[in-house]
Amino acid sequence: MKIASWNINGIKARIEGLKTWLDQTQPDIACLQEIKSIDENFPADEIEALGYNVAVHGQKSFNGVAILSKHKFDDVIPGLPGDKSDEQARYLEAVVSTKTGAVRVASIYLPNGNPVDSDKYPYKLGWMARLKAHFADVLKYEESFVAAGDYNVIPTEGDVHDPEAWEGDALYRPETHAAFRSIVNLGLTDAFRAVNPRDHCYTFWDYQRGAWQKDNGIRIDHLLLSPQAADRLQTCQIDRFTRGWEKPSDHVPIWIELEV
DNA sequence: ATGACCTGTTTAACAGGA
Repeated sequence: MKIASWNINGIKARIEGLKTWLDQTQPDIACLQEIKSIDENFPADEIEALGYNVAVHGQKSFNGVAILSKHKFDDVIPGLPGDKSDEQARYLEAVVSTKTGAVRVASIYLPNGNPVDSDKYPYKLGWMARLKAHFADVLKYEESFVAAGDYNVIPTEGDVHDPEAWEGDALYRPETHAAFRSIVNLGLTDAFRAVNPRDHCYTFWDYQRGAWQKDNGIRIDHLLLSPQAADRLQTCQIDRFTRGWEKPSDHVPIWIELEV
């Protein structure tokens, strides 16, 4: 069972690339972030025509997440619990049933947090605390759970081309690292790290300053796995090739294969 | 040249991104 995550940076700008990628790589489930669209404008018909069920948690102009699944949804839960005043669409969870049981999947767009001296950084840390609390609840189900998305966290110095350039950035600050570690230390597995010890494998390259051409990237898109999902992990790979396409997203897909 | 961004929206400059 193939489960992917991709920050597409705008569904309207990326629909053709998304359809090409779905057709070529055939994920069973694809978690999308930054769709930048309200639910009504999401091109569900075009994606359903490729054999997917579509769940959307959108927002006008910014943020927005979606889950595409070849399996039908048993449950769809929009929004991260813990703060009813939070209107940013950054979390969508769904349960699908397969021959080997239920799989719970989350599509996550964790706040960027820059600039760190604004209210955006405390919002990021607060959001991470809510995410941790929710993961702790979900882990009690003891089911295969895949928390996939753009975490806006560079986990270690091996996940960035130029660590010094990121000192003090919201993606790389000690407080960010501590919050991310405490989430992983609930008992989750960073799928890419579990199967690939190599450093300098990236999922994002800035549009500016020739970052892609110089391989000046960062690894910020992650799939965190419950123990039950980690037991089934067979591979985790990054679809770098989409970054070289016409009109690319600045992120590329990352995906896992779970043993059926 | 040692470098040059992209997306969405109140369609013209901005806000937001990472």
